Amino acid sequence: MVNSHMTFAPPDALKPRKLPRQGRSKVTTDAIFEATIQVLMAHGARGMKTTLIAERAGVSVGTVYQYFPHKEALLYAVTQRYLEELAQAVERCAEIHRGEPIEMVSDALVSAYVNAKSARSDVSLALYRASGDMDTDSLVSSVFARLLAATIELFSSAPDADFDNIEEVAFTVFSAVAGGTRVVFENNPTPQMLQQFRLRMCSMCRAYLRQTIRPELGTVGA
Amino acid sequence: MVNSHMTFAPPDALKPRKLPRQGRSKVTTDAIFEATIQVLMAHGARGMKTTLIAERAGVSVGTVYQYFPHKEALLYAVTQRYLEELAQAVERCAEIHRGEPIEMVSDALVSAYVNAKSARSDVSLALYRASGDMDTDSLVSSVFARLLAATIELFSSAPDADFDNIEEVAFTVFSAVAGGTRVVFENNPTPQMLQQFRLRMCSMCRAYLRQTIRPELGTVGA
DNA sequence: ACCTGAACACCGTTCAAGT
DNA sequence: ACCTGAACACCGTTCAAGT
Repeated sequence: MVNSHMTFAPPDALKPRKLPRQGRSKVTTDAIFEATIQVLMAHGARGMKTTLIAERAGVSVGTVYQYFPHKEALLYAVTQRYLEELAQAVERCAEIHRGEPIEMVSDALVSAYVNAKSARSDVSLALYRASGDMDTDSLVSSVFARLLAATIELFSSAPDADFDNIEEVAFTVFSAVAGGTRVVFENNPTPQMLQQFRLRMCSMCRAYLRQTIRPELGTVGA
Repeated sequence: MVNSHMTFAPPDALKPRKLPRQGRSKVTTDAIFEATIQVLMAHGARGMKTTLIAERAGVSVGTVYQYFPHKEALLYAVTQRYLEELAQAVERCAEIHRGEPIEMVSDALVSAYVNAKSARSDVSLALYRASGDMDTDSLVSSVFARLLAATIELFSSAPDADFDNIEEVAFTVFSAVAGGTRVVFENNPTPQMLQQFRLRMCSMCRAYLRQTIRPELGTVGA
């Protein structure tokens, strides 16, 4: 295994056609990739024509189809890279805060998620908008599962928390965070709104967790 | 004004072409409408071809275009009716529970929302999936605004709660509920999962609200 | 090995003709 | 007044030909 993270396997139909290792073709795929994001953000999922992408990338349509089997695969690739970054940001956060008290851990998780989305908020919005358009389902669910697992692991590492049903609790918290963030993005938020939302969400998750933990039987020394 | 609720004004481009009052054409629009839902659920947004809809409705493509200017308008109409029902369910709940203590009001709101979605969960899922595909943005935001307003009104009617910033609190709660519900639907939930989620969400919102209210200065009698 | 772009196919939309 | 469906237009995709 080369990577520390198993990358989710794309359905065959959505895989890029060539993974170019040599010379100019690497430049070409990068250009196509970048052009896809640009066109997506400028024209939306519906206005994302292959000819526009080719034009913006400075190649012909035919070239696009040498590297990607169809339009969906372009969106898929962009989404994949984007979600991978998101997942890694959250997982990094989980590693760092492992073993801290539950309320700190909760804040860290919420902040990591909201901040990762906010950092590339234009792309976030464009992808949220496009998400119905394609078979991103598998991608989204696998990242969801991965981040849910990280959340469970993180919560159970907290020394001051013990849950009756940690899977469900983590699911509820993470759904509220991920879904709430999506809703916020759909309302064209200013950076301030995002920050306010992040703080409120921290507070909400903390309140829920505080109330939900089965209090430990005193400290270790007792 | 005929209706008690102002129906959100659709952008001209998305309005149906005829609002048929006479005879068979009413039957026809209903058939087209129903066919749209069926095809949407069976084939997804991407597989929703106008010919399929016409076939399923038992008319020709031309007829479809006499009543709807284009495909998007079909989805728009279906979404509109669906969201109108959702909005009314939540607003009805708000009326009923007006003036109750904040925690009851919170539970009622969460339950009304999740239950309304669950009641037509197949349609909910199909529309969530389709939502990127079209200009539903205006529709969704106007319903969001409407339900946010209902939430604010409801929360401020609670006798035992007084918020520093009720708009923000209501926004946070409602985002978590609406967004979390969406996430749950994207994970192909069983009815049990939906119920569990509803309960957890109730508990989460309650915990947040309880912590967030500025406690009143004792009871009235004191 | 990589690129081109005219040609093809599919499907949304129209409109002249029917009842 | 309402419906039909062949024709048109637009765009995703291919493939024979170029370097």
